[in-house]
Amino acid sequence: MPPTRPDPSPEPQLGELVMEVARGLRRRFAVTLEPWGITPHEARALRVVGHHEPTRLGVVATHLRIAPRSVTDVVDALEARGFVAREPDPSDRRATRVALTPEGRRVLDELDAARRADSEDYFAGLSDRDRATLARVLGRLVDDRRAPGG
Amino acid sequence: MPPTRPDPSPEPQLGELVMEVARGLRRRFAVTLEPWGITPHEARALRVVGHHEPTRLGVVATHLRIAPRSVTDVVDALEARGFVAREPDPSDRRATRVALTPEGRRVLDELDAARRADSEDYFAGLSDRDRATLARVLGRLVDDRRAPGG
DNA sequence: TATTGTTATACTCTATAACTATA
DNA sequence: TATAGTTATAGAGTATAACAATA
Repeated sequence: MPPTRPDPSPEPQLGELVMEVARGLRRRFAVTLEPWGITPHEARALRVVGHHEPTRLGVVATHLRIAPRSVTDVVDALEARGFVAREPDPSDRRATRVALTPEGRRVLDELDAARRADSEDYFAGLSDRDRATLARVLGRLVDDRRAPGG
Repeated sequence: MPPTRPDPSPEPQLGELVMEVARGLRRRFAVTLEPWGITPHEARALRVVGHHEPTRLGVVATHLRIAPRSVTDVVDALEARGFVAREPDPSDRRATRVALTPEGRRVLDELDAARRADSEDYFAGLSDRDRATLARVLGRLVDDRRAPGG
């Protein structure tokens, strides 16, 4: 019997490959995150908050590209863990800002290091040149989606 | 207001980029699939069945890299739509095989064409060379995960 | 005893719609 | 009227554990 490679199609498409690699990364990162009791989604939200604090929830939604409703949930989870705190926006009483707590900052730093190590391990088999190409090409795709035709 | 690019980190990592691109692809593919009333996950399972039929459910699980429990669900969904059919495996009465129905074959062909067009559109901005590199590098990562160290 | 697939259950990630409080 | 965020609800995609039938 052949070694059952993942093979949804005889000639795999770029899109499939990207999604397959993403699944592998997500699985791996979820395991890495277990000691912190945090999910990849939550870790990503924590990172967004950390790099933009203090930030309105709507801005977090934009950076995460998720619905406002989903931001409520993930910020609830982070706040329950004591990693972030909501505070009223002084300039608009409808708005809410989030900022890291000291604990959140500490955890974010640990998480960044763990993620970095994880990523380096995952992509260890690639040459520097391949990695650079990958970063350039993927970065361009992300930007294209953000500003299509611009 | 600034153009709010997605920016979970000041120096985005390869892993993040891959996952971000995968999210964009998934969103787009989900929209493309709407006329067929099928999800990306189901379409992928249909494709696996189509390229390996008749196949045991366990083999489908391996190709899809999901738990046996999850195969039951997705095959249930495809069977309810009349795209696949379960049949007993003559050589092992514990096992179940799945195969496409004629309708499933027809839909799979349409889906393959739609996916192809979608993918080509999504990656249209890249040079042939960048696409080739992407395919090579990602394909290698997929294989590495399958046979780590081998 | 080990394997195939199912039932039961639950978690993660995401969305739409209706609502509240402000602006 | 429009915006910021919430409550309510739902669906997609995945997992573990216990089990039944068979090997």
